[in-house]
Amino acid sequence: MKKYEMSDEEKKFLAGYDLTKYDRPSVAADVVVFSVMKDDECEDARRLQEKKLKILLIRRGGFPYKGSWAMPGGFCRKGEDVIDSARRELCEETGIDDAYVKLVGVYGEPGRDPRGWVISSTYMALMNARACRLKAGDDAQDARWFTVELTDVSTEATEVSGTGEENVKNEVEASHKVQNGKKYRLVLKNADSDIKLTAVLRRTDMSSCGRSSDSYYIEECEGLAFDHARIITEAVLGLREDVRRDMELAFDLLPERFTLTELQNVYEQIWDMELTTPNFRRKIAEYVEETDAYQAGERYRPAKLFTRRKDARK
Amino acid sequence: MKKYEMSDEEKKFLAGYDLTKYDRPSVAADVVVFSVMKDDECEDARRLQEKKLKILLIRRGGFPYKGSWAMPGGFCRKGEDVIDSARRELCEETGIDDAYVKLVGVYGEPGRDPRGWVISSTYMALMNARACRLKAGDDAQDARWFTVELTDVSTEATEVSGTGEENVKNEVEASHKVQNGKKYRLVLKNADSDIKLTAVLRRTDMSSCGRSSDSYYIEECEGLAFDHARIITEAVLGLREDVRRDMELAFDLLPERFTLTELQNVYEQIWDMELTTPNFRRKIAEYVEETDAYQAGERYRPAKLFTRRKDARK
DNA sequence: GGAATAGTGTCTTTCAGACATTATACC
DNA sequence: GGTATAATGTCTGAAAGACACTATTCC
Repeated sequence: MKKYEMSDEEKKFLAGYDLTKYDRPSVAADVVVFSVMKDDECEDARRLQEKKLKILLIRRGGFPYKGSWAMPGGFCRKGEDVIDSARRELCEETGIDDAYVKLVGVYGEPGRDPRGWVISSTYMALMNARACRLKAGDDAQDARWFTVELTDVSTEATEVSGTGEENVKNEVEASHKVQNGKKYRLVLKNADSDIKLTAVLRRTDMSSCGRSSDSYYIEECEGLAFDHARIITEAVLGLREDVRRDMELAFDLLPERFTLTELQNVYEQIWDMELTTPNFRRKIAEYVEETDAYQAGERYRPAKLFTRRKDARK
Repeated sequence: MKKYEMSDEEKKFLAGYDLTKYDRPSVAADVVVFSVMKDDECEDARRLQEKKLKILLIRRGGFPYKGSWAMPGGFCRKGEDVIDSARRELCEETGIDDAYVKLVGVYGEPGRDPRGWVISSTYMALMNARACRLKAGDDAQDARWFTVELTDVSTEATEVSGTGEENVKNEVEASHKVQNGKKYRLVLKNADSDIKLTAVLRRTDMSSCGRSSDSYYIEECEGLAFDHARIITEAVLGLREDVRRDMELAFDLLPERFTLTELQNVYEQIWDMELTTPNFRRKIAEYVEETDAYQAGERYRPAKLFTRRKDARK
């Protein structure tokens, strides 16, 4: 940034100025790390294994939320922009320093961290799983990849109770739901260890304190630290939107060369829906270019490898 | 948020824990306030006056950047979420407490504030100009609306200089531009006072420190405080994108009832392009509903007033 | 009737979805 | 030839863009 030139009067003012006399928060940079990879353990010979969308979580070795799982992150250092703190934390955990990194949100709700006033600036990162080398797992460091399932359960029937009165209440709640809001179930699973983390999120009613972009509050939560269930939910929804706007983001989740089937699978994982192959290929054609190479080691017809097209016309 | 339950061991740990022994930044919440309104002074009788997209800026009465123009904002208070700080500042300046508010970005670049380590969490707000009541203008408080012009000048010819050597340099820069980036000119004007603020922004090269969402650095700047030229640029680009994704955002810039011509004008202002009326009306039909009322006080055929349709199917 | 704005009808092109079909590998 | 995957061709309907046209108001 261009240096700002000060008058002597201003220099004098600043010399006597002390920001630190006011209350200040601690600021953390946290990262929702996305990648796409196989569940390595079930390398069965039956069929081509689908790669799954996963996020990286770390088991907390100390208080607070000791034993719970949390996103990688840490406090910002003076002299470092916040996004660079996120990149530093990301690199420390994964060894990757050139991932795509983008802001997800700022989380500063009072009480979100029992240690005190901590504001989290949260980023999402997209990386190629093959390039990632997780930090060795010592005692304080248990980092694992979890599959992500985020499903809309807004319209699911409320559990029907015995009494008529409760039924009426459920109907009122149901109609409220239709008006006000989405409800999501988040399930994160690590296949190696059978660890399963779950949460239920509801979109906050926006009529009270002004409208704002979607934001969710935690109704139930199992095994996730702090408000990370909420943050992960918003990150996954944000990723879906971002990729819809810019298809090219998906390339950051894959190696340099890939088959079109692999690429299609990435979009299917992100959007949690099936795509029809011919339509997908027509759409993606402008973003990719052929190489001379073919995929090796598969059982049936080998697929051509593609790379990202640098000069994609937009 | 649900209360987290602690063990005695954890309570003991937290009692001895002091976040404040680490370096902490000051955190500010700033707001890019958008509205759509006429230039009141040129109420000429020739033709219907177009309303323009404007942002609200405040002339700084003290150091640093005394006399420059800045977004409304202020430091976050303990016990207050960051977006609520933004809403509070917004309400103090405009009297509006129910605007649409959304995060734009987090700005923490070292040196961005000469007073010290200050991280700005910046929001955009959309409001109906008619509901807005600006804080009375005392000495320290000069708040004005500025028209926004943000134009892409990436492909504009570099000024040709005399010597051949400089020409070569210009060509290299030009080819670099094609690869790497957009360049924007931001012009903010207040018609009452003939104040004109200008800046030139260039998208930062993303090949060095990893890819991330668009971010701009200030090449030239006249009259805008801190890094606000950059932030405003990113807010305007963000607004364009957001409205493209969700057409309904435009309603937050208008009163309860409006004509379709007014509504079309809002989109034309935001996107800085002309829309063809029949196509626009076909597209917008699902979001609006007729009222029985007609616009009063215009010179020719009166236009029907519409309201936002609450149950718009998405 | 003229001028200015409000509002509609329709043709064409483009693009997304559905789905049938062919191609190539290994067994 | 059987099977599983890779890759392509084509029909259809919806939506986007272009643009000519009608309607209503004041003068």
